[in-house]
Amino acid sequence: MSSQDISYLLKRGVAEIIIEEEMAQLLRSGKKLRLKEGFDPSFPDIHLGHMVALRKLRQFQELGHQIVLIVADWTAQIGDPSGMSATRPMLTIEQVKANAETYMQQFFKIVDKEKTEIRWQSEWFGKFTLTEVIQLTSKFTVAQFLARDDFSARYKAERPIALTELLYPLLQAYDSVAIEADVEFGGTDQKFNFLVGRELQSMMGQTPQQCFMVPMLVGTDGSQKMSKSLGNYIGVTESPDTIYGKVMSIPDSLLLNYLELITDVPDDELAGFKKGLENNNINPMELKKRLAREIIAQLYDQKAATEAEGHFERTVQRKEVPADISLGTKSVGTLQDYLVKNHLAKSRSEARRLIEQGAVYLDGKRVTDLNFTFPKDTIIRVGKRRYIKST
RNA sequence: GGAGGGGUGCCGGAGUGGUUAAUCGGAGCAGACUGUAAAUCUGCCGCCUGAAAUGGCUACGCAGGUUCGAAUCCUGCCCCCUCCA
Repeated sequence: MSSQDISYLLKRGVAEIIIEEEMAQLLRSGKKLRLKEGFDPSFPDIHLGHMVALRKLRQFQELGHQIVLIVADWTAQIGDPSGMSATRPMLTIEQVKANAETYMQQFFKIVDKEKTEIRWQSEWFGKFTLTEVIQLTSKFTVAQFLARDDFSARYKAERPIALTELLYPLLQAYDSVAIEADVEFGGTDQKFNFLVGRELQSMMGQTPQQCFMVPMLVGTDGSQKMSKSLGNYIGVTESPDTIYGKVMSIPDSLLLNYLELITDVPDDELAGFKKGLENNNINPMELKKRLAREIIAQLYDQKAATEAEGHFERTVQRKEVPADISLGTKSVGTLQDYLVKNHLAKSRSEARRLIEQGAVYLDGKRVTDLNFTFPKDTIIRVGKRRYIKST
């Protein structure tokens, strides 16, 4: 492949590659590479943050390389140290299988299933003996593991580090040995685990894998990394309308970053956008719409993207009443009670608040009377976009 | 084994006898504004009652107790964490 293609593959949307020069050589060599990607079945939901690495995998796949997807059913029981949560509940085999199923459905929205090899950790760890576990652990020292920034930070802060957490990188590293990985893919938060993989491989007589790390995508809140537990994520299986809306709600400052990491908009075009935004020649809203379309087109298709855009323009921008309003109960009782009964408010207090704050419209007219009564076929709007029709 | 720290509302985190439904930040919701469900500003943000001032109930790990009155003091219990060994 051309050096230009290699450069794109190794630069666009990439945080760090260890070792970049070797990686480039491997690509030039024409060898079919084994690309490792692991996933923890405790969290089977894929969001745009995961998409960054998955899109890279896809690009490699299109060049003929072999993806090996590892279902980390053993490490799932340990809990990845990268997060705030320490221990996770053990999953039953059924749960793991169900989660793996859900995960793969999403995974193969981006990656080609036909060209993917799926392996379960239990294939190798299932027959591990204590002796082997001890042999594995004996290859590393506590100091080595304490070097990991997450561990050292917690250690310094006198926060707990579960013993099993130290095992996590080890098991993940052994996966690389088991499948003889040439490259491992993931976010920068995986760096330590990847490096342990390299070390272990070389100790066991294999060529150390290359570590391919993509940046962490910032979540819709604009500050923290996208994660399900923080609630700032956009899931790949969410409806086009929802994805569109959520994309439109990201801060403008994230625009270019998203375009770079999860779309194929060419680099030179991105440079143009950057300039345009700086000197106000580009309306961020328009660009964000483009971003939303690009994302939906990847996850669904062009048509879905256009439709979602139409939906957004009608309901949000022009505040039109949607065509398919769900029907509420009969128009009996006061407005306050009606909102509660139809789940537009969680409690009477909340219903009162909404009405008093002017969030409730009947047939387009704001109503602030709690005890207002109204006939059937009245369209009730609460907040910006929740509608119901009385019967 | 020893010493110490801690369990507060969705989350983080104040508060050590009343004026505390509980400072503050985040999240969430609403309003205004807007070129967007961006940003910004404002308000709300346990539940019930009332048009409203108000009133009532529930709440600060669990169970009791002291007190006119406790998230705050005492007793017991449960759970978590750190350090030393």
